[in-house]
Amino acid sequence: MGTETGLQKITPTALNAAGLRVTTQRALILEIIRQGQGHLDADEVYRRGREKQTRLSLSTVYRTLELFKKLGLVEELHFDETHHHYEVKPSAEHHHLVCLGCGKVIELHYPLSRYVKRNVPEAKDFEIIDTEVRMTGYCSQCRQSRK
Amino acid sequence: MGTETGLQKITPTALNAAGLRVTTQRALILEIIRQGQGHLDADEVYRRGREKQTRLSLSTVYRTLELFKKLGLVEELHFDETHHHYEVKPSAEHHHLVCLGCGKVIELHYPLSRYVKRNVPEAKDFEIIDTEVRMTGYCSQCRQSRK
DNA sequence: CTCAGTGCAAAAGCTTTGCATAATA
DNA sequence: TATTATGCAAAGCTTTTGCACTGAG
Repeated sequence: MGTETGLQKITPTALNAAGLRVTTQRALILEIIRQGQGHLDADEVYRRGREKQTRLSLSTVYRTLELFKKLGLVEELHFDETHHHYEVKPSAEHHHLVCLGCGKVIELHYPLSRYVKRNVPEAKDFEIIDTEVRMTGYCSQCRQSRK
Repeated sequence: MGTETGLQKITPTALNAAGLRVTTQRALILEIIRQGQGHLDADEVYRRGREKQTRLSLSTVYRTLELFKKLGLVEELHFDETHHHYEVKPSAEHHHLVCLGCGKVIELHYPLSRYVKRNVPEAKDFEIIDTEVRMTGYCSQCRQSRK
């Protein structure tokens, strides 16, 4: 139908390139995430999808998000999650480097929030209570064994 | 008993100060988190607790972690969580300021990983793949209404 | 002795999976 | 037409809650 022409436009060529099928649901989900400004969880994507004309199930939302993640089309953010890890509260601000190779966690002792507050314009009039930085990558050992 | 004397030692005065009861379970859980180097989830705390001589249930672990969080004794970390939020993958590195007052999320466009790599000794020989910074606090509007 | 804290079991999320059906290429 | 993708329903995990009992103060 004429009202549907927008869908093809937002269809990711990434899907075609990967030999995957471009379905109405996938196009819809990607569009919703784009419009969502980065702050939608799976259920919210599902609910917004249901408001459109399209047939959609929650499992498709989960499967599609998983797919998009693998394709590098979307990114996961961690805000107020359940399923946490805990540590005794440190006196000084510190952060973590997580090695994707061996799982090792390296602690950084560095007052990043102060630096951000000084240098990032958007943070200037924000009263920072807590800062959490998590960087993933490969430690020196794993970099070598990856050649 | 003589073998238990360690427990009182690690008992938080914060509990007494807050008028809360110091139980064997609370002391045990705090000790486990201390020894856990910050990378235990609730179930792991529970399993390690069960290995000791103490009576302990999973619900007590959850309730105690919640309590310790409120008291500021422990901190939650977010590593590989389920229950995510999603956004279309941004081309440039950016991060988030989350307002505790109104929930507003402010995006920061700033190449923090480069700065960290240059300035933080522990990060020097780490190959950083991804950086995620999340700062919580109060935006200028909410700061005012909090007086 | 009192009432906060606990254990147990059941309930309540959120996410994943199996299988038959529908739709893409 | 040959598979891939979907919907539905059921299962799996993690976390929360109700209630009677236990134990700290």
